[in-house]
Amino acid sequence: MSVITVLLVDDHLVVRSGLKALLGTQPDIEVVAEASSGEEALAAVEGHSPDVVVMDLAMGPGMDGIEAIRKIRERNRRQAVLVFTTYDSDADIVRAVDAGAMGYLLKDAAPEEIFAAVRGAVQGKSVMSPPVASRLFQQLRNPDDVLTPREAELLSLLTEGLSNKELGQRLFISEATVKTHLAHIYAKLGVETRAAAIATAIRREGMR
Amino acid sequence: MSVITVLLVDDHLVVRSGLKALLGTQPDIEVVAEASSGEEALAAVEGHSPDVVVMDLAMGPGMDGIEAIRKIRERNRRQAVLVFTTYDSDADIVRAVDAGAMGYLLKDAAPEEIFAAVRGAVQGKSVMSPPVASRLFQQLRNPDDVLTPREAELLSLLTEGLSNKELGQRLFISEATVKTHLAHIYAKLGVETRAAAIATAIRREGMR
DNA sequence: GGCGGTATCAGCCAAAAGGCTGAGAGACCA
DNA sequence: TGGTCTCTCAGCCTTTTGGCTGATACCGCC
Repeated sequence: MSVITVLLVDDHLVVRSGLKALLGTQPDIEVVAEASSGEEALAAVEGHSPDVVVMDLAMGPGMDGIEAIRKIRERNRRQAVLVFTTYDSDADIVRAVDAGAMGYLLKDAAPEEIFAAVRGAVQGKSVMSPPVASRLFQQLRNPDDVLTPREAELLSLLTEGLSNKELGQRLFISEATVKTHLAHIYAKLGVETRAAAIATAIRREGMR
Repeated sequence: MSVITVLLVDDHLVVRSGLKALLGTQPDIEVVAEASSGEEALAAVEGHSPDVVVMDLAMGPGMDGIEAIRKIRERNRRQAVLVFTTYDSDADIVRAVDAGAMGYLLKDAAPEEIFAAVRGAVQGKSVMSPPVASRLFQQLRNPDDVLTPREAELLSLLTEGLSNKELGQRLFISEATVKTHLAHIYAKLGVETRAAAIATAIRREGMR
C-alpha cells in the first residue's frame, strides 16, 4: 500500500497545524505541502502533485476556495479536492461540488471521518459530513428551489453589499443579466427584495 | 521559570489539535486540558486550575464563549482568559472584554503572537491582534459612530429585510423618519446602501 | 435659559432596484 | 434532432431608495 500525499490549504495556520497533527497519526497519509491562499495552492499542486487537496473555502482576499478548486481540476484531473470548512452553506456546497470537489467536510468532523474522506477521495469515492449530505438530500426533493452555480455565486457577492453595477463588473456580465439572475434568486429564496435576500442568505445559507 | 499551564476551549477538534501542536513547541507552555464546550470548560478549570484559558467564542449550542468567560472569572480570578476566534465583531470584542477577557486574538494570528499573548496573560498584560486593537481604538476615538437606541432598533429590523414603508409601520413612524434614521445609520457604519448596512450589521455587529 | 443630542417629519430630486416580456447562444440529454 | 436548462442581454415602466436641506419638539444638563 502506497502513501497518500496531501496538500493542506487554509488561511489559518492553526487549522493547518491541527490537520497536519491529526493526519500525521495515520501511517498511510502524509502531508507534503501547505498553502494559505488559492494562489499558493495552485503553485503547491504544480510543485508537489499531491493525491488529495484538503481545502478551506473561506480564504481572505484574493482567489477564493471555489475558484481554486476549479483551477486545480482544470489543470490536472488527478488531484481529488476535499472541502474542509466551517459552514454548511447550501450555496457553497452546490458551487464546490460543481467546481469538482470530491467531498465536503465540516470542521467539527471526527478524525475518523477525515481519514475516511481522504482515503475515499483517492479511490474516487465522495464523502460528505452528515449535515452536508442531509442538505443535499433535501434539495433533491425541491429541485426547483436549488440555486444554479452562477446564481449561488451572485448571491454570495450580494451578501457583500454590492450594487447591481458592481456585481456586473465583478462577474464580467451586464447589469441586465445581473437583474435576471437576481429575479430568479428572489423567486427561489421566496423573497421580494435584495435586503430580504441578503438576510435570508446570511442566516439560512450560513453565508458570511 | 515555571511552566505556564493552559486549557484549550474550542468546539473544533482540529483547532485544538493545532493549538496544542503550536504551543507544544514552547518549553515554558504546557497544554494540560482541552474542552469543546462552555460547560466542559468550567469543569476543566475546576479540575486543572490552569494559568491561562484559550477560548473560542463560537461554540455551537449551549453556553457560549462570553458566558463561559464570565463564569470562569466569577469563580476564580486567578485564571487569565484569552479569546481566540475567527471574527473581529465589534460587539463580541466589547462583550468579551467586559466579561473579563485578558486578550483577543484572531485565528490567523502568527504563532509568535499567540505565544506572546499567553505569556503576557499570566503577567496581567492584555494582548490584542492588531485588527482588534484598531477597532477598539477607533471606537474610543469616534464615539460619534455609536448607534443610538432607536437607530439600533431600526438596524435590527432592517436585517429582517423590511422596506422603508414596513419599517415605518412597524415602528409607528413615518417613512420620512425612517429615511432620516437610515441616513444616520449608514454614516455611522460607513456604508452607502441598505444592502451593505445589512451585511455589515449581521457580520460585524453580530446581529442575527 | 440656552445647548446638544435624539426623535420626529416634509419636499425635492437623482439613482438604484424591481417587474415584465422577449430573445439568442451553448450545453446536455433523451 | 428537438427539448430543456443555463447564462446571457435589451427595453420599458414603476417603485424604492438615497442625498439634500430644513424644520419642530422633547429631554437632560450645565
